[in-house]
Amino acid sequence: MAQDDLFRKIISHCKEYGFVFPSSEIYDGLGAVYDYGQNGSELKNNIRKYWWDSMVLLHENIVGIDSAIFMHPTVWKASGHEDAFNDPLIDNKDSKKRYRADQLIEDWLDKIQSKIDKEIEKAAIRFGDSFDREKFCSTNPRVVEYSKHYDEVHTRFIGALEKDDLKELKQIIDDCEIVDPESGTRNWTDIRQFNLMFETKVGSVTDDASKIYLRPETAQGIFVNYLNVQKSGRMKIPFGIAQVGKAFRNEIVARQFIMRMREFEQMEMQFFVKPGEEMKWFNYWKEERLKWHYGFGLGNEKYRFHDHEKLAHYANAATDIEFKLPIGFKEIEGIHSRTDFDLTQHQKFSGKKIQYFDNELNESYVPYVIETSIGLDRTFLSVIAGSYAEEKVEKEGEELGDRVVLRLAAPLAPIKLAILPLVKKDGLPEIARKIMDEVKYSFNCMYEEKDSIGRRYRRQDAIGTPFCITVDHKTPEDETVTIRYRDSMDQDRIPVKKVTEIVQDKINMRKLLQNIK
RNA sequence: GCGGGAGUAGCUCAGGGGUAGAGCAUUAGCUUCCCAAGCUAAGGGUCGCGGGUUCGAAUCCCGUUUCCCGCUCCA
Repeated sequence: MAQDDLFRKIISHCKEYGFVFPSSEIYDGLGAVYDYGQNGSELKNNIRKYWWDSMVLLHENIVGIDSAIFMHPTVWKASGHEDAFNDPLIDNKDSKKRYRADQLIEDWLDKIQSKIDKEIEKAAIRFGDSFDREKFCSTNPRVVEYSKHYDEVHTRFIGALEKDDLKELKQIIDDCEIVDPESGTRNWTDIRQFNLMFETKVGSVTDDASKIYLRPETAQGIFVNYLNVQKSGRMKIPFGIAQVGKAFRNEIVARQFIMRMREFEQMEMQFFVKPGEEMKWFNYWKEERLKWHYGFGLGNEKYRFHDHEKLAHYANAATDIEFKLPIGFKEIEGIHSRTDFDLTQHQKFSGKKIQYFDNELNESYVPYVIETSIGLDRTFLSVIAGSYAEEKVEKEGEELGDRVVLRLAAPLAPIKLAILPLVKKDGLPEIARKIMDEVKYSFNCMYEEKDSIGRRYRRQDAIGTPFCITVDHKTPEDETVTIRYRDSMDQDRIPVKKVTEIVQDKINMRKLLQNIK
């Protein structure tokens, strides 16, 4: 089967079995926004818990917080998002390529500058020791012309950027006759401003001062609470702060199902370390996080690191953990060494001293930060895609048909146990109901009596239910039921009294957490 | 945002100017079977949305929206 088809099938499966629906679907949907259904929200909760427990439960020096989506506007000035997330973009109609308008102009300016440099270089060689650079620049007609042109454009460019004057930027591109390096044409669209942060207003009387953003990442909620947590929790470096929450980005192109959504959930942990020790911890968390992913049991060969060559303005090392989806390897998690960039910035913009007094060194410093930042929705997709299997059902060498099964780790399954009377008579439903009423206090169960037993098993396979118990004619005699395992389709006979205990043991999150170590 | 393709029942799709279709799924009943596809019946769609052409539009035209592919973007 073509891999694209497989991906499509997985998306259909998500909708058909109540995992993921397009947002506001009855109104034709809303681009790049999705809702989690009855099974999807359970699975998502379980993945979230696996992450949270692996961080907060298993590490004495990591604590969790839950910061607000709204933050003081200055946070985004300090973090650099207001600048970095605000790009003037322009398209070339012939090459269909998109560029940042400011970069096109900068490139053009660089080109002029290098022409000037070349003239100077040539003259320097020609005149040797007697070369008077200043005099040459002010008299050579070619250099004078270039310089004048450069200064003119540069001044206009700076002015346009300051005033966010998109029309002037476009005019500069026209005036300088800047061409697309790809197509070589000047067939440009107008410049449009893309702000990747969503804006809204606070308060009933709105003016410019009340404009705030929906956070584009959860990390800043941790940084601005660094002092609060460190002091109130008496945290000693190295220590971490974990958080799970929604973040929002007004993506220009949002595609590939829940891989890139405009509203998404991040699970982030910022780990504060002594300056100079960041690479040690960077490598530690790289390995630690990979092991966490392995814990899903989807196949270790489906994961790989992708080290960043081009680093962000704040980072001195960065890698992604990628997962092999049917559409190729895709980034699920980023591990970044963020240096002291964020805390230093907040120190500067807030005027508050954000430092740690180290008793061993007897001095204070701004801690360095290792960030592990994972997309919950992407992880969800990796789990669904990695668990999805279409297979032939055989019994004693005889082919009985096909089934679709989600091979989810038992602790993650939306429904842990299905309780099925073999037939709808002879008092079997009543017994099954009684078991249901007892077991439902311990974990998610589902009772079903409609259709043949085989068909009910298949329905449970499709949503990843790891266990089914069937009440049959032997049950009234000896208080036993059969338990049927999703993956092997094998069955055992167990006492009704032991159902809770047996299932409880297998669905404990501990089963996953212990895999990490 | 650009280019290409697509949108008909919960799912997969047929129908290309003249009464809205199939298979599977769903619901109810029968059957009582330990691995889907036995029987009977029922429900469900103003054919993505809006406008136009036409006596008549799911079908032709225009716009729009959503999804898919490619480009682009992704600190």
